[in-house]
Amino acid sequence: MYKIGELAAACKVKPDTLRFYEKNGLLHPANRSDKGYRIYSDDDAQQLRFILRAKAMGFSLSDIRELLNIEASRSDWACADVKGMVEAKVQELQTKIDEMTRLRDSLQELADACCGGPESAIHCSILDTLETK
Amino acid sequence: MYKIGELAAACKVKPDTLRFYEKNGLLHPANRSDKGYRIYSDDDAQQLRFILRAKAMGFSLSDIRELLNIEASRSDWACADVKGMVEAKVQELQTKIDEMTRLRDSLQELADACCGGPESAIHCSILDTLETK
DNA sequence: TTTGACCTTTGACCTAACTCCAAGGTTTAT
DNA sequence: ATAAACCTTGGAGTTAGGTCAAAGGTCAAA
Repeated sequence: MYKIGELAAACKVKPDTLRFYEKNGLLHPANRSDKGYRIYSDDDAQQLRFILRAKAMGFSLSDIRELLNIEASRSDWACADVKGMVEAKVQELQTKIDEMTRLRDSLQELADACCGGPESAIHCSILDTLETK
Repeated sequence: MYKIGELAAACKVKPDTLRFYEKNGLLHPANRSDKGYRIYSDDDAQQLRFILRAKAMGFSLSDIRELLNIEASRSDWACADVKGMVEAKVQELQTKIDEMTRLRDSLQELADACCGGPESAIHCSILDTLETK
């Protein structure tokens, strides 16, 4: 059984983060002390680690809420449901990667066309391009 | 000379966006009508297009403020200054791309290891991994 | 002349995921 | 016994880039 500061320290997050997760339906302490302190169980600790691992994998907190629902009653779901979520996230990431790659390439092209010397920027091709493409 | 709605429509943004740019020091109308209406000049229109182009290239508004400063007195800057900004942005994008690529690969690995069938998720390898990696 | 489309300002709201503060109660160590 | 370190709640603030609403003034057409 842990108080909020103990669990937070053990998982390297702040107490406020745990309160935030609670308010957002991700992690409710098993109970409260008679004076109202949050008391977390080992299961809670495990659930927090689940949350942090999923976050590190790129899931949003609302994705994680969904994963926790599934996790809470695994037998109600098919493997395909879970795999679908993961693949959707892969696709989402891929879309962002593609977009940023396009931007990167455009900028690199811009940079490559620029002399980059100590000369005044009066004839800078980068500025010219942005001004009148 | 354009009123705010005219310039906004011409550039496919909302009047509020122009007011926002003004508040943030990116685009000040050349003057005001006697009743206080914003009046934009052709130069202003060109500057707005510069802003929108730079934005489309992935520059933040504060990057753009800097670019506009340079643009306003090109002779005070060297080509190297401008090229440096662009290359820093390329590097910034590259870092994000790398990070997202790592996430994508981890998730893909997770998905690949999952049967993805209609079976119950009781033994789902994805959930198992998130639970106890 | 009156209706509707435009303009003004101020200030609130949005997403995401926290983070911090204030004012107060509790626990622990010395 | 008392001070430090913890806990509680509610609510505000953060970043980025807008977006919207309210209350009012202006302008053009029918």
